[in-house]
Amino acid sequence: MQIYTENNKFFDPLKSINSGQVFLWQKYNDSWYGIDGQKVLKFTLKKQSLDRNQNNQRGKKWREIEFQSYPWKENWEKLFFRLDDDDESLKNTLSRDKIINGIYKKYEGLRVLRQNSFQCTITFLCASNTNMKRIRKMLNNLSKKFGKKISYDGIEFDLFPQVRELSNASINELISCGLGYRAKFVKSVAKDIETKTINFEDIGKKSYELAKTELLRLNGIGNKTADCILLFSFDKLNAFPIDIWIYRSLLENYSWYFDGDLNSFSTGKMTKNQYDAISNRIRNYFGEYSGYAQQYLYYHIRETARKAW
DNA sequence: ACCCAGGCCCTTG
DNA sequence: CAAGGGCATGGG
Repeated sequence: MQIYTENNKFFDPLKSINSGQVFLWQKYNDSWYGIDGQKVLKFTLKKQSLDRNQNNQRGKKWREIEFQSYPWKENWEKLFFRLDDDDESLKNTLSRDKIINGIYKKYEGLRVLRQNSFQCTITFLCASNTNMKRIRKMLNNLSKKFGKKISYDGIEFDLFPQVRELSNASINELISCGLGYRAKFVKSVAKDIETKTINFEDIGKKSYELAKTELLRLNGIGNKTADCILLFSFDKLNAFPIDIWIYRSLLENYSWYFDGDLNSFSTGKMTKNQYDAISNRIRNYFGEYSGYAQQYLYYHIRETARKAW
């Protein structure tokens, strides 16, 4: 058991785990538990410690958090919540843009997460052309059906399925989890990882461009899904996933920057070239922390649209 | 009934 | 190249 006190470095774990990045977190009593691959991550907020300088809105800012996990992993939170990022540099880079700067202040503490890469891959394969609620449902079903069961704090958890457990699954079993047409993609991608058609060990070491080229070879992984995987599990902070909501946000906030080049996606479709063109321009604008910019834009537009997480 | 949801693949022109 | 249709499923 630990209490987190490092340099008063502020972050907001609740926003971070409820921002469309991870879907297998649940609250029991005063603690949050999340499945990350073959681990159960746990944190507990200590209610008595509130910030003394700000207006003390109860529940807004916490000074003490306990982190635990099963199996035990020392300081897992530093990796998972990316507390190793250079927040000064991040803040300075993002604040060059007035719009992002405002949104950053509004949701400060929201972090890009560093997830288990296989779970992240399956998550965003399942996320195509559907909604948050069903993504969560699909992943829960997969874990229940194929994942190892463990007991922790007297609670039963289903770990996320391992590669082999999904590559060996039948299409019908996967469909029974509610995956629909995604079932065949999940199986074939798991197979490709198992047989090292793609080498997941090396992919994090490659550049953003090369790693993305590798991912795009796999059936079911397109531009947007690849960018999510690279940003959320392979340390590519310059990735900028563009889905329908981010596209709307760009239209709303940055049409001046694109000078009329954003008009081709109103139907919800975009060709690879169009995606690449938009991606390259916006990543050139936001720079090495483009992924954080994306996450803040995403959080903001979903909040203002009052969409559920 | 229809449209939309953190898209992608395949065929055709 | 782009344009368009199809794809499973569930909620509004």
